[in-house]
Amino acid sequence: MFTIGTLAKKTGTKVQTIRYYEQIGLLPEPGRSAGGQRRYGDSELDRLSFVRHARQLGFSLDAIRELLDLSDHPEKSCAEADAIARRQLKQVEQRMVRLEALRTELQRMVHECSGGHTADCRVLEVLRDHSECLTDHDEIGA
Amino acid sequence: MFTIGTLAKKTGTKVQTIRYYEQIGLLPEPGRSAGGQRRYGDSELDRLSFVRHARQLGFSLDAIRELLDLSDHPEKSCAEADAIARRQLKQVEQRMVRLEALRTELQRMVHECSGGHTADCRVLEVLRDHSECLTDHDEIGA
DNA sequence: TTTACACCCTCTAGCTACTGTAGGTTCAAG
DNA sequence: CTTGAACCTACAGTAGCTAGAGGGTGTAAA
Repeated sequence: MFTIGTLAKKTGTKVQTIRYYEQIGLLPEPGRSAGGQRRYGDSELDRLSFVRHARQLGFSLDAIRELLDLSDHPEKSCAEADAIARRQLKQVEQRMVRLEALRTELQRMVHECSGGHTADCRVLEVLRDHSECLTDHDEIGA
Repeated sequence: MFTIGTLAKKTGTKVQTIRYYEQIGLLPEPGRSAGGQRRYGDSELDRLSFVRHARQLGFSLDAIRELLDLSDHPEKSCAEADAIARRQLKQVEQRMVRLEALRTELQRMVHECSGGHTADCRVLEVLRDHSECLTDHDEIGA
């Protein structure tokens, strides 16, 4: 049995984040000490590690909720978990394509900057004149 | 002179977003009709286009504020705008490196999925066992 | 002129995934 | 028994919008 601070350290999570996960129902309510402080065991540690790992892979909290649910029911089909992972992979690949295009345009801006006054700044010029933009940005915010 | 809806269409922005930009001081308060509706001209159109293009390149609203300020003062040095763009480029490159690693791990998860029951699901297994993780994810949320 | 209807207005709340703060309590060591 | 770190709840704030309620405006046709 350990405290929330210990669990935080073991998983590389902030204490508030753990309480937040509990609040939104991602982690179960743990036992408490006589004085009302949270006490955790290894099962909570495992569950939180799972959550953190999935977050690091970019899964949304909703996706993680689904994955946890699947993990709790070993008799269910694997197909759903697979679908979630594939969806995530697709998203990552799409983001990479977008970032690739952004990088190209930013490189162009930066490389062509003459270093004079802003009146002649290539960076600002490119931003001002959208027609020079080679890429299709349908979405915003990589 | 055109309405906010027209400006929205011309720039591919939502009406609410335009009002939001005005609220946070990114766009100046425009003139109004007798009845109190916003009326825009070409200068506002240019400014909003600039903002949108910069957003599409992933610049934060704060960075855009700086860029707009530089754009408004043609006598200032280009160096600052250049620095902002370089910072942005660096961020994009870092994100790409991270996404590359995530993609590899997700591909590994998905490719090794046998398609049986969740008890044997490779996806869940990988998430459960963090020690199999080859990459260093210091940050969360691509 | 009236009426219909799309569009506009302000204000407020909600979204994701946390993070930070205030003001107070508990725990373990010395 | 006292000290100080760590804990508690509750609420506010972050970025960058987005959605809704409840009402007013503008224009074109009947």
